[in-house]
Amino acid sequence: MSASPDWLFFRSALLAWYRPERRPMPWKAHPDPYCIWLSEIILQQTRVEQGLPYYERFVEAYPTVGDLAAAEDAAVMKLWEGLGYYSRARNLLKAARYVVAQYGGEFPATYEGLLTLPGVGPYTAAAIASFAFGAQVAVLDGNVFRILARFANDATPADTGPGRKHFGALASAALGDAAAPLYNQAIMDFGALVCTPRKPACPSCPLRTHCRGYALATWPELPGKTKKMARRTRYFHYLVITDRAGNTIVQQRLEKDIWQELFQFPLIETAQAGGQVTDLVHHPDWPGWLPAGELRLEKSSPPYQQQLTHQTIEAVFHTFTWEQMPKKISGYALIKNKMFIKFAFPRVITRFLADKRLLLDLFS
DNA sequence: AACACGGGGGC
DNA sequence: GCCCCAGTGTT
Repeated sequence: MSASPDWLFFRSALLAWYRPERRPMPWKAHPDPYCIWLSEIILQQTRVEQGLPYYERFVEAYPTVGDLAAAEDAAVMKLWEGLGYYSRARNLLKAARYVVAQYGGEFPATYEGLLTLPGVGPYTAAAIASFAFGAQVAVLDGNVFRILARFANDATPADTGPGRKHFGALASAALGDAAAPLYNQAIMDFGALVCTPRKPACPSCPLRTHCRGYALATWPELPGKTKKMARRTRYFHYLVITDRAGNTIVQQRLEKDIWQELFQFPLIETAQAGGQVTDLVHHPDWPGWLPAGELRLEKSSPPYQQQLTHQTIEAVFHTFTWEQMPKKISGYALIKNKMFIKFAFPRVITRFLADKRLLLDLFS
């Protein structure tokens, strides 16, 4: 049985490294719970460089939790467009309204209280509690799992219940009596800049002398994992139907599936790739109100692909003209070209629209 | 416990 | 291609 890792060395060296290397973040300047919370939700499973512009736009549009609580759902979804994991946006709004309704606009100041907010789990509650309220709790995220697993040469999978608990104990031991707000920032910056998932900067690492994963050369296999995910491919046929006046039919995705609350064109999902457009008419997904005989196919796009975590989406866009389009279609919206800016679409659709716009510009 | 949920970047 | 990222909610 080997002695436990030298956690005193760990936190001392980490904090010594952090002082000169710290990354400036807009929300580090003032420990405002609203800004901390907003930034933490945005950064869930998201790189800092990707999330930063969204953070800036949200703070600008909604400077306080009251402003956010009063916002329209669609406006928040639009501001979140392109960032992914859209349940975060829905829960963001829910939580803002909850904070206003239940707590008079003041965020709960404890880990347990924060945990009651939709979209706030163990990581985010610990982050807000320490950053905004100075609570002595250690955060547990992907960086922390990786760093601790390597430093202690511990292959326990972190993606299980017991694994989380195990690393929770290590994280508390590592934190010790260090100042939690500073320490938590330090360990996450360290994971982003030094102890990176691949090609970590071991030669210049200040923890190298006591790192068991480095000494035993086991670090490439750490942290341990159990998860394996199967991917499936889904084939989407989008019907881009436009009338002579330039109205296009769109609908909101409300079913329990990917991209909830985002907008799209009428969709037919097929089990296989390819197939003739004329076959789509006989597909069960074909909208009953849509008279195939009155549509004129202009063109079918090449397949647009989008990778999701567990799915590959292959989307073809079939552009139609429908001269006698009704003024209203129940369950759908008819929107003009310039109104597309108001609706949030999944990436695969905004990419198609960008290409389409380019073509229009070329020919106009 | 296992799975679903986006999108981008690194190699 | 595959992996991972300042994880959470549902089943």
